[in-house]
Amino acid sequence: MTVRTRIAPSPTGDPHVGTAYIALFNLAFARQRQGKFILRIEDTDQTRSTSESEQTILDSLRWLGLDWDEGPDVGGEYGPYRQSERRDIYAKYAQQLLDEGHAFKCYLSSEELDAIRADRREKGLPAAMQQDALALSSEEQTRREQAGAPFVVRMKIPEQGTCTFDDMLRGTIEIEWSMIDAQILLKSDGMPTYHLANVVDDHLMKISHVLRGEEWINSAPKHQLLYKYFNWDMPTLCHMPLLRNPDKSKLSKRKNPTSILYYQRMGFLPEGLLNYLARMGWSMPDEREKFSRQEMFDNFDIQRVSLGGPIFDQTKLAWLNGLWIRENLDSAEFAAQYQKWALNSDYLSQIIPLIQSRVDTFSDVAPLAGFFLAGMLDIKPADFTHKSLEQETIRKVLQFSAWQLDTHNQWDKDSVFTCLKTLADNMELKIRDFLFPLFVAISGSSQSVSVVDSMSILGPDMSRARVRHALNTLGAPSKKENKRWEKEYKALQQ
RNA sequence: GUCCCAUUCGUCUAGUGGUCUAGGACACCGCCCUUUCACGGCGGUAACAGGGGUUCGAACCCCCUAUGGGACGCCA
Repeated sequence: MTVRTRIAPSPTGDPHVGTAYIALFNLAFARQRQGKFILRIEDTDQTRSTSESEQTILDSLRWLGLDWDEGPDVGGEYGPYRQSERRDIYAKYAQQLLDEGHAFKCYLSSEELDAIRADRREKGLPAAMQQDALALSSEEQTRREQAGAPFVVRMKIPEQGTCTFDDMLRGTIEIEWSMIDAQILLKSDGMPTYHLANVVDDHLMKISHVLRGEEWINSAPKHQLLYKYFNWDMPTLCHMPLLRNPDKSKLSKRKNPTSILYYQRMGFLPEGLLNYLARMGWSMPDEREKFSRQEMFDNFDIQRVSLGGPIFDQTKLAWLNGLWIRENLDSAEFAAQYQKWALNSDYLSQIIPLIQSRVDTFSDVAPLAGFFLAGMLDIKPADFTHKSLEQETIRKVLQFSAWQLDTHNQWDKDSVFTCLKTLADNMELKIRDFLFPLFVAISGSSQSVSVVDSMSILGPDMSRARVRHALNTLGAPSKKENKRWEKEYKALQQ
């Protein structure tokens, strides 16, 4: 048997703990059944993936101790990753569906689609648009065809009846075909969407089991239908619960640090983080909390996955990681690991240029740069006292910056600065005053090395977490305040 | 809005019809250890979402309601 994980490179390049979570369960499942685990990176949308962010994801997974038998950078039976013929492969299968009448060319523009969607919404029709809803008059269809207008290839969906499929954990799931839309298979640029690529790849790679996140349940009918159209066997499906924020929504960087890089920077042991991830929705038969990767594999049983979406709890993660630090490291190993974490030359070489001009002795270094080696800072409301800025303004700067940074995807020094400068200008604050609260939030002091440099070194999740932490220290906005601020913030964006 | 999935202490979970006056872990509280703090040890507070069935018997099976989440893109 063969299982696979597909990974979407994020626009930010941040490897998400949710990705590692799914990968872990795929790997455990494969190991327990002496099967093969294949890792694939989803790259059909060229705009979002860069090889750099892919590499970061792969490195993070390896750091966590997740390995794979065949993967994107390995090649294997299906050939090397991202070979130029990939595009042709999908085009060929799409053409086959077209020839057999299972798919059709759709010439609708996105404006036309929006109009149809709006219209259906008004009439209270299901959001899913099928071939009939998308059809042009035959003259118009021919006209655009002859004009060589851009088109996409969409799959045809049965007009009535119910789709039934099985999930290893949830049993049989039924979804009305009328709820499924005529999914785009090939985009107008000729690249496949996930749905086509997924089915074709999995078939060619002889995937027998697919463990993926719960958010895919609603797409399963499309996939099943494609397998049927191609007359291929469908892999067994298993949908894992989604990791959640403390407020129970799907785990997201706005509310919780999600990047594996953050947990590295926080100084978690890979064994600790992996162990914690394994405890999300899964338990050992003897209920022990602490176990290694291998112990998990030896005892793995997919049926022990519980379906309620688990909340990612930083406190318990820290406790579990503490167990690993205290019980599995002797002094020498602790020293070696700590040195590797804090005093490695990669990290140090980023920091030294910032501090060298500011110190007289080495003993000045730790007080000045200690915040690079810390997690959440011990700050007090009094630290934010400023000669001219009011409390309210300071809190607002922090909140607005948090919002601004949430949507900011690039994290080099210059783009972070531009991002903040724009906000400062919009708020009609001098950048010098504007930056003050951020200095305290990020470095714990208003007299410190460049805050923008610091943020770019600490990374997006750590920076965001510290800004949020500072805001909480000062008092998070009340509901009413939040509403007013949101309005104000939106107005600034215009 | 429509559909899908879920629902045991605040949180992670054990539990698959009788052994459940529901067990463990984190967090919290108390005590012990200790020149402090932590670690460690011991103890405590705390949950089957609600309502109907089925059954001799239901946390467990079925239905309804509620709540939460997810999906509804030329993203994955």
